[in-house]
Amino acid sequence: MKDPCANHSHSHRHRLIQPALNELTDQLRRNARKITAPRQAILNVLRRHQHPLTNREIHAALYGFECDLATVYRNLNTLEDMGMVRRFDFGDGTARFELVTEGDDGHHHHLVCTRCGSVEEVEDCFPAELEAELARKHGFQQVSHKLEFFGICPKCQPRRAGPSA
Amino acid sequence: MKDPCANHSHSHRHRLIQPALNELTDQLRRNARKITAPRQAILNVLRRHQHPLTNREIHAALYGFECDLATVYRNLNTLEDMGMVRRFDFGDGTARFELVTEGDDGHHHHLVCTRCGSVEEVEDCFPAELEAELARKHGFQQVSHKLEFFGICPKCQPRRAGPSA
DNA sequence: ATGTTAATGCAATTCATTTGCAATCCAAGA
DNA sequence: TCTTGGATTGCAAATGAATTGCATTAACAT
Repeated sequence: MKDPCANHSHSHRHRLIQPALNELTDQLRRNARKITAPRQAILNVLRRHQHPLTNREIHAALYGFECDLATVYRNLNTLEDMGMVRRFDFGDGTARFELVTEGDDGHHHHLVCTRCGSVEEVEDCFPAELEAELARKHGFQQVSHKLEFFGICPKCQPRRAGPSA
Repeated sequence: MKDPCANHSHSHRHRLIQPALNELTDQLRRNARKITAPRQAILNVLRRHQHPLTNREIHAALYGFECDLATVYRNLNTLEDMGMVRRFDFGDGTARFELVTEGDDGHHHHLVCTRCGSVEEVEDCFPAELEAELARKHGFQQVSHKLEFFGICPKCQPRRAGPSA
């Protein structure tokens, strides 16, 4: 994938609600975390873009506010630890994050276009029964999985010249 | 996961056959690739360890032969391009590779212990029908997926002190 | 108001992976 | 067998994501 975020034609059928900022800061407070300016700015970016973002993208999207890129990295790790954010791995060596909205554990997958990098959220998931059976068969506990799909999106498909990058 | 390769208690129920070295070199020849000493040494390592190995591990396992780590990296990329090797991503920032034996496209998944890093091969896979349906629904073509499972292996499970690292 | 402690900025570091380039080796043809 | 061009290698340097040490700053509980 060339630029995983050049194309932002995502389908957001799910989790359309932008959690209010104060709900988020409340969550921070409950975890004895300080409500700092970088933190709020980062959360605002995540609130607006409900779609996997890299640390660098989040940093670049901080509107009217600057903070160090290292601060973004540190915050996303913290937010992940707190369960406020979920980390995704599209296999290109760069982590991506999405805000976890309340009531939703954030577990879902993506369909990534290997040509233009556009990302769609996927409703399907590896069947829980199969996972349970697998855990039993291998004697593993607390089994989870990482699953992402890759393919060529409609726009990038050959056949009478569509956009392809 | 601390050391993804400390524990080598893998189950190799599948693909037990070690492809002969000359079969492999033939494959290279067919692709107009040169049969170099590093190449053969690398293939020998992969032949013996039918289980995901990092570039560094492969490099370290070169028996009675040394070549540059960069050469290992370059060769695994080449072998992947040729389809002789398959790349796996356990999400720890280090690629792993397995030899693709003939007749087998190498498509399978793993169950990785998040405590000791032991790896088991998994027979189950995301149902093809679901994938096809997903492709159709989203209008994507050539849809593939990456799927890995994580959990705590029997040895590392709490309950009356087992090994845990 | 103020002290404790988390959080930040900045620079340096780590680690996987890639790359430029000159030297070398393989394999095919003379 | 000798020659030779292009693939391959070694080595060192570069890249890029992510982390970290440390001194400074800012939150917030009391």
